[in-house]
Amino acid sequence: MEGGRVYGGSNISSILLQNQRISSSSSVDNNNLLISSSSSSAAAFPGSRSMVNFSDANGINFSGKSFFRSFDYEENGDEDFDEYFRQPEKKRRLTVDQVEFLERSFEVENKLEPERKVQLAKDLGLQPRQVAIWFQNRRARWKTKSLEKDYDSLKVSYDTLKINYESLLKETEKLKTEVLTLTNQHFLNEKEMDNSESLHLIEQCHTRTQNFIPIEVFRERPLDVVSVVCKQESFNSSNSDVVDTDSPRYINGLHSAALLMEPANSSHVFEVDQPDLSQDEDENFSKNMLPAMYNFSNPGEPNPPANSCNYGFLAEDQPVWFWSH
DNA sequence: TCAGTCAAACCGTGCT
DNA sequence: AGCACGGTTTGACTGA
Repeated sequence: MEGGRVYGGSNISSILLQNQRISSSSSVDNNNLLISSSSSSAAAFPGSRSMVNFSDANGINFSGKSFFRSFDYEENGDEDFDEYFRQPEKKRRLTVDQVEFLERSFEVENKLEPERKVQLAKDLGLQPRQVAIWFQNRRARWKTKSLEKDYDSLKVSYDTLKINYESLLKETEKLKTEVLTLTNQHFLNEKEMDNSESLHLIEQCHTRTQNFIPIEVFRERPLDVVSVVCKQESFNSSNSDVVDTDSPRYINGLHSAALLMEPANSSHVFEVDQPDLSQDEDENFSKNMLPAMYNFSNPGEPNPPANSCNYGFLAEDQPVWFWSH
């Protein structure tokens, strides 16, 4: 029905019928028109300002209360009373008692069989269609509330899972850091054990450096030298295990000494800007591996012996030597 | 029967 | 107290 809808239709006849009942309700006998005398509902709505209440009247004047919520019989005379029922039908709410009764019935069974509908309508003094519509609306609104409940429940579950996930993420990071620290410690221990061997190798290197040319360009970025050294290692060996401490060229945690002694005509020495190794990879490598091996200023880490790391020619004051032609 | 919608009834709030 | 206003509830209807 469009705007300005008048609530009539099939219902208007019921209202008119009820009006007639009101008109003739000066007799107690008419109670049975609205509520079955055998029904418990008559007692269920004592004092209610409803259609049901109408039948609960003491038989004289509907207990002095209006039949409909918006109509006050005491404030309106008989003329207004008649005029009220001549007005186009307005929507009227069910009384609290009627709704309670319907709610209880709905809790028992939210579907409405025809017999039950008729019985309820009889008990409540409503049209069967009104009862059907009430159940229909009730089911729809129950579904809405149920969906809202489900949503809230799922949201709580989601939030809990999210918190757990973030907690696990932090734990993972913490464990990774721990692994890195332990690896560093492992390298330092290995380094101390190899000190004697590396001293011997360095002495050998010095005896071969008579034809070397000092190149100081790497003084600015000693880490790059380390990077070159390590890349050289992976290039020269199919075994790219950088931390292979069993390798004969592994010296003090460095693979460097022998590589740095490589002849200057080697095309591998100046591959700092090699395109096959991105800056990111370089950085990651430096972060993940090199600092662990060479960053001895790391707080909490013991400083290496003075005669250990310098053997790799990485100290700033030490030139890097290459083979010359 | 259900989803969507309308509109009356109701309720809370702020203003005069 | 009375009024206006906005938001919510709820009875009723329509079309699928």
